[in-house]
Amino acid sequence: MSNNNFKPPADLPEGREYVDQSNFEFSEYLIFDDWLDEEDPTSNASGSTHQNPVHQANEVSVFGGSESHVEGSSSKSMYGCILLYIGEGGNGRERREVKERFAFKTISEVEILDDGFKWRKYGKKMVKNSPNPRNYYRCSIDGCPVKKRVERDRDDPRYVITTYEGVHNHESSS
DNA sequence: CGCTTTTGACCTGCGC
DNA sequence: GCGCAGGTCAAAAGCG
Repeated sequence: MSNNNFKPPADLPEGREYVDQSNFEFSEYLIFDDWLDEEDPTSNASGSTHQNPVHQANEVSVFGGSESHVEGSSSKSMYGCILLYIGEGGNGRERREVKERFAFKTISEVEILDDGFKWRKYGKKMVKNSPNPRNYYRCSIDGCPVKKRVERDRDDPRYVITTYEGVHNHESSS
């Protein structure tokens, strides 16, 4: 199923649109500080432990679109999707090899969003700050290093938080 | 029959 | 050094 509007995040940079980050609220849940290990946390006022992760991300993109993902007869609309894009260094200069990682929140009843790739689940874990489990998936294409993790938003279970890591080394196959 | 899911165990990094 | 939390492995079961 590849005739939907939603592309894998790796394809995103062209269509993305910069938005005023102050328009969004993120729960601390979305703070993936390990992504930004080269950002200097000491340059911030100390005590700002709840720093908005959007400020840490290089860019923020928003999808408006709908997604033609259909399960049975009911189509799940996909909108209000907020994407954090963490790619190369924030100075427009490559600092070092950084794995591409994306996280986005999606209003969805289902956690398995068809993004055109085939995924194999390899783990499930209860996480400390959430009543919801986190699921770990790996791209099932042999040799493809891409992983993703999926979990429900602690504060608003209507949202699904999906994190991609890595870049597919093959075409989307479905 | 081959591939995926499930699930507990294991490994590792980090904070105290 | 220890314990906790997150991430991964792998054997067994399930499914098409």
